[in-house]
Parts: sequence; C-alpha cells; structure tokens
Amino acid sequence: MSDHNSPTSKLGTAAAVDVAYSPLSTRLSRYYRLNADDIATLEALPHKQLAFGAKTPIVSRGDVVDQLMLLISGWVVRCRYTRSGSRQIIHILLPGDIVTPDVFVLRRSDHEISTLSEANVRLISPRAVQDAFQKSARIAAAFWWAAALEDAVAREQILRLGRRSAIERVPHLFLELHRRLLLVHQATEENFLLPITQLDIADALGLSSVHVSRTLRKLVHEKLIHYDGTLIGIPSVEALASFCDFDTRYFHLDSTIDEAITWS
Amino acid sequence: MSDHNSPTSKLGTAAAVDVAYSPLSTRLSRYYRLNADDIATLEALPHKQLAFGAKTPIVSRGDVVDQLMLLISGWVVRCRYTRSGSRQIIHILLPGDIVTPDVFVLRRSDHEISTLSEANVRLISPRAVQDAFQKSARIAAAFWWAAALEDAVAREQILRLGRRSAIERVPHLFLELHRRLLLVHQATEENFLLPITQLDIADALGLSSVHVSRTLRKLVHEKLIHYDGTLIGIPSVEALASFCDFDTRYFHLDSTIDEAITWS
DNA sequence: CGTCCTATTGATGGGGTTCAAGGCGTGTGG
DNA sequence: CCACACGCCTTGAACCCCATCAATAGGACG
Repeated sequence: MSDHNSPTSKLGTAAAVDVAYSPLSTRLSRYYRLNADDIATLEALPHKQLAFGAKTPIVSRGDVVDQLMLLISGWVVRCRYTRSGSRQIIHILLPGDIVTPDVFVLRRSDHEISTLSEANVRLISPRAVQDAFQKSARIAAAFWWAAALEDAVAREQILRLGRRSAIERVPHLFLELHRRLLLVHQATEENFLLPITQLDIADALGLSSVHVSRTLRKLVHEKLIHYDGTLIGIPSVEALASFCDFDTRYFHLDSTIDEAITWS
Repeated sequence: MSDHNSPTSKLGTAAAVDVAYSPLSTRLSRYYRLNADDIATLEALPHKQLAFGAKTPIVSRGDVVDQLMLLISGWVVRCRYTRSGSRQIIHILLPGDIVTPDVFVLRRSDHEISTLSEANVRLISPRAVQDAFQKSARIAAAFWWAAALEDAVAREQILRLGRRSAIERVPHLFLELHRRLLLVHQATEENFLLPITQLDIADALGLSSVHVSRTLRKLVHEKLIHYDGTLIGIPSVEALASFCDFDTRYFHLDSTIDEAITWS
C-alpha cells in the first residue's frame, strides 16, 4: 500500500499471496468472519487443482457437471450463444467465485464456462462440501450467500444491458470489477489489471468491439479512466460512479451473514 | 381440456383449481414427484395470504425482508431503476414462483418487487420453512432447484437483452412465459392470458413501448402470433421458436431432482 | 518473417428512441 | 347520465446511437 508508482507489481504480489489461502475464504470472510475452524475445514477439503490456458472452455453446454469448482486465480466467464453465433457473456467470474454453484441441484450445465485469462480452478466433490455444511452451518450459509451475491450481480447486469447506453455500460462494468477485485485484494484503490480483450468487454456488454474501442477512447480522452491495454486506472471512483450511475448497494456490503444466519 | 373455443374461460378455470393446492406444489412436482407427505407439509406451513391490486409495490429497494413469499396467483416483477427513472424489469414472477428466495441469506432487498396484475401472495416464516427442510431433504432440494431455475431464466434474459433484436425479443419472451405458464396449468398449448401492458413488456425487454407496439403489429401481421390485448395465441410454437431462436433447454425439463439429490 | 489476433479509425446504414398527436376504452364525479 | 380525465395503444416524423463493413497498423508468436 506504499508505492503508488508500480501498481502492476503490487497487484501481482497481492495475487500471489492469496493463492496460498484460497480467495474463497478471503471473500467469504469479508462478509462473515468465519472462525479458524471453518476456514481450516474449507481449505482442507480434498481437491484437485487444474490449470487452464487463456480462452479455454472448462464446461460446455450440456456437459454433466459433478464437481464443485472454485476459481482460484484468473478470469472465467459463463456465456451463451445465439443461433447466428454471437456470444453473450452472462457473468464474469473472479478469483474466489464459485464456478458451478448449482452442482447440488442441476446435473447438466445450460451454459458454457470458459476462461478469459489463464486460470486455476479447484475441484471438490459436492459430497465433501455437503459434509462440511453438516459440520458448520456457517459454511453452508456462506455458500448460499455467495450464490445470492452472484444473483445480485446478474440483476445489475440485466439493468445495465436493458437501460444503459454504451458510454455508461463500460465504466459501470469497470467499477463493478474494481469493487469485486478489491474484495479479494486484487486491486488497489485506483487500479486493476484487466486481462481480457475489448471483444470480451463487448460480449459482456452487448456491444460490438468497434464501439467498445471508441467508447474507451472517449473515456480516456475525458480523463475518466486511464487505460494502457492491461491496466485500468480510475483517478476518481466517485466521479466515475456519478458519471455512469454506479451504486454499490447491490453488493450488500453493509450487512453480514450474522444477521441472516439467526434464522437457522 | 375439451373446448378449444373458449380459451379464456378455460384458463380461468385452471387458475381457480390451482389455488386450492398452491401452484408451488404443482411446479415442483413437475420436476420431482414430491410424495404426499411432502406436499402436505408444504401446504400445511403456517402462513398468511395477502391480496394486492395491480401495479402495487410489495417490497421496495432497501426494505427488510423477513418473510418467505410465494406467489399464488397473478404476475409480479422484480425491477430496478436508473437514476434518470427508466425502469428495467429484471424478472417476471408467475404463480408458483418464490418471490423472496434469498430471505435466508440477505436481510434487505436490493431491488423492488411489485405486482403487474392483481396478485395473491402467501407469507411463511423462514424459520418454519427451514423446519420443513429438516423434515424432508426433498423439500429443501426442491427449493434450491427453484432458485437454480430462476437463475437459468435470468441467464436467458441476459442473452435476450444483449444479443437479440426487438423482433426476436418479443416472441422469445412470449414463448418463455408460455412454457412457464404451462408448468402451472395456466396456459393451453396455443394460448395464454397476458395481464400486462405493452409498457411492461418494453421494460422487460429493454425497449420503448412505442417500438413494442410496432413489433407486435408486425408479428401479428406475419401471423406468427395472435393478440387481442389480453390473450396471446401462438398458432405454431415450433415455427415461432425457430423464428426467434427459442430453445427450451434452459428449463432443464429433461432432468429431475432425483438425479441431483443423490449427492446428499 | 509471415500469420494471426487485437486495436483503431472512417464511412455508411439501420434499428430503435424520442417527440408528438389522435383514438379508444374505462372509470368517475358532477 | 354525460362530460371529462386518464391510461393505453397506435402511427408518423425526425433523429441518433450503435452495428457493420472495410482498411490499416501494431504486437505476439511460431
């Protein structure tokens, strides 16, 4: 947090640290302070870990999914295609996200899951996870919490696609990614690495890559963001948020699982 | 199921019948044959039932939600607004749907929930529902199943908004509603009642009401649908599905909870 | 050193918005 | 019972945001 002149190396370091403890723990701890036992249980779950190259499919539409997958590092997307072949990115998964949250109820995937950047994915048997749920209701709650948060992000995506212009969509997505990366210590207050292409951004935002390029140029020219191809800089998060009507409430940062868990 | 000349009254009758057993049971049974005990447990859960008029807010953004709500009859939407006031319908809830699926983990709603048509909503204490989960793992699985299906519909909504043209979006939504209404016996093979305005359709599809009107006229003129203001007729589901690239796979109609529940 | 992927910029066109006006049906109060 | 208001649908006209096509340039990589 000391040297603002080399954000890239700083981000790299942060990522390396988090791989030791899975970023899932990092993220869940942000909301609910899982105790040491919970975290130990989570981290000790028997698993394999797979490394994928960039732009590699992990799960295809119709595939049987029988492993719980956690994203350890890298960026992954859920996507769907129209008959004519154009791609829509449904959701961008970041380190700490659950890749296959519905493994407990759906046998086959209705969408494709593939990497954008290189990525590491941890595979755990659903059976083992459910055993962990038995051991600790907090762990179970944390998983449902994560699923509920993905739903909230999906709702924001729908609003963004349905009712925002291109010049709003692009920075709105950036602010969302920035906030989510902050939660897993993969961003500084002002910067984050964007390991994806403008075509990926276009497919996430329902735009053409040509128009994403133009929009980015415009945002840079207006000094609302910095962008050098891999690093996004946000000189003023407040100014940008105001510009694109970004509102963090959908992350539910002000509440914790404690409140909800009292039901059980 | 006998008289094809009066679809309206037939639909009305079907609705009346389903109110006796909650349409939740109807819908869940489609996927997993809950036994008589399960259905009895579900229906016997202590509850209040509320009747709402059309276009009435049920939950506002930021409200504390502490009741599980089930939609018994009528149409309800989740929606969000931009700063400038335009509305995006995130999700259309039909009879049998769970209005507040994240009551178990989130304390406040991040979106508004309001009726389109008149609607009846059943309120159940989350505590009572969790007791039912303890009693029957099948009931618990059925709830997570329902949540997973709402997610699948949300993914389809994202693809629809991001990558489909207006002339495809409108019939694509109609086919989705038709299929979902069929599951709760509120549609015939060819018809269903549409108790919402063209402005509602526009807000669901990210369009203007003017353009929805034009698009509907075009679809009627092409004889792909019939429409008299309240009743949608689909002369050929296959032809329309082909026209707008509609694919039912996202409903997971071919699998059942049986397969998934074997994990636990 | 060619090849492929990515980004950029220009030109053109179209799908959809916005503004505006008119008609229709329904409810409501004088 | 009628007049009026209001919500909803429809249609026209003008405009604009963004897609599409095309060409170029700059890496990265084998």
